[in-house]
Amino acid sequence: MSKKVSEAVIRRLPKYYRCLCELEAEKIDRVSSHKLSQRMGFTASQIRQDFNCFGGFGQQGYGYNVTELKKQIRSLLGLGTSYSLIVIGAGNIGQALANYSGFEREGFKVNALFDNNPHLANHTVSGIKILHTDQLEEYLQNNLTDIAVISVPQQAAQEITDRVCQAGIKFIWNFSPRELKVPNDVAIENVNLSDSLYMLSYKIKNET
Amino acid sequence: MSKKVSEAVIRRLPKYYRCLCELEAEKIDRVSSHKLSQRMGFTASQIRQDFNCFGGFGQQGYGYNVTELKKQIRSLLGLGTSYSLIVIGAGNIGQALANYSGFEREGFKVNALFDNNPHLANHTVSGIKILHTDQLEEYLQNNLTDIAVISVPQQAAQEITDRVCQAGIKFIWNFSPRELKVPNDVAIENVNLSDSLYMLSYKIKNET
DNA sequence: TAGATTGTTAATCGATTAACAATC
DNA sequence: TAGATTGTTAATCGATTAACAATC
Repeated sequence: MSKKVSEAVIRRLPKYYRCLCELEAEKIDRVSSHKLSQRMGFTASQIRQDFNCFGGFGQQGYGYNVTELKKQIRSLLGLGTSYSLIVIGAGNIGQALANYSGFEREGFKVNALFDNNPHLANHTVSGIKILHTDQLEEYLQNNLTDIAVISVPQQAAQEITDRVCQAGIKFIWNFSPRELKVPNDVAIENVNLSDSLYMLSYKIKNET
Repeated sequence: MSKKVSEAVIRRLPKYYRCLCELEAEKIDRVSSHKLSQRMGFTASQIRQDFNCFGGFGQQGYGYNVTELKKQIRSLLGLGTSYSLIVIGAGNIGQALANYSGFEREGFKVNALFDNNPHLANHTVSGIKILHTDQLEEYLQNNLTDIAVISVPQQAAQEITDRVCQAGIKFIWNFSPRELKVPNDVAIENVNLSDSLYMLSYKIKNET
């Protein structure tokens, strides 16, 4: 944790984690950087460099213990704790996120949905109640919340972001295609479906 | 198009495109790399380098014409054509994608949904009919399809991928957290929500 | 011990930034 | 023309890969 680890390395951590989960499921209990390399398509050298950003998890002549390494990476990623989320915008994506039980299994719990459509207010989606967006500040005052998910239409995205930041939210998972402006101490993770689709269309144009 | 353009550059194209759309909406008709730099947070130097991968779009002493540049990037991205999609897996994410009209506006049209839940078969989601997954091959034989969207549960993802590749699909938009194996001539664009969420949890752990 | 494989340093490669001549 | 800003070459920075001594 001392010297800053590059974004590129961190982006690979979830992939390592996933691969180690698979290895564990296959009852493989040790693995070398070379075997991981074959499986994941990174070079063995890169894999060893990556792990050594965080300290030596392996043993010379042996490799890595799958369960141990998985546990380490899991902890690096901050999994194993539980996080409380709210989802703002109960449209298709918002509801999909609220419905998705896979996240809850890893400790990410959606505690409330917000929407400014009065017809949705007081309905529930898989047991999570939908509140009117007007109640956002009041809710956040009374309920400790780690992550705000922004799944409102893009015109509303910045305003909602300002409001949650104002209310003290420090982490945002943004599904709107806008680049959001936030105070320095707020971290954003963007999921930009348009960008992703445009990349695909670039490939279609340039690989055919 | 001659010398290979790096992935990093291509990933920025959609951002340029979006920014130029905004500038156009604000009725700004010219822009310098320096002004773009302030707006987007890339260096002016990088912006000029990026554009020059594709040829000179600017004019010395003047800058770039917003409408012209937007048109160029739009065309680089392969937008303005229309693409036909199918979505396999009519769960939350699948339905969200089928419902989302924003993509259709840019030429991406979902023509069918597939699911292996017999209760969903023959229902429609915003006018798109849901077919049983058994009919996948038959459908693809009779309907020219550019992109297959994989939004099935992860255990089914590889099998479905094999089937669509077998049926001749060359482009896949993958929403399952698995790394999919595909033939060399098939391109995949991954949207990995778990990875994205894990990144956020990494930030929570390491920035607090 | 001998073989295997790490941790780590050094070399390479590629991407970003800086600088500036060309030119509108 | 003078000022502005590009296109492009050169310098820098960072990330990936290669190499190998340390050691299990």
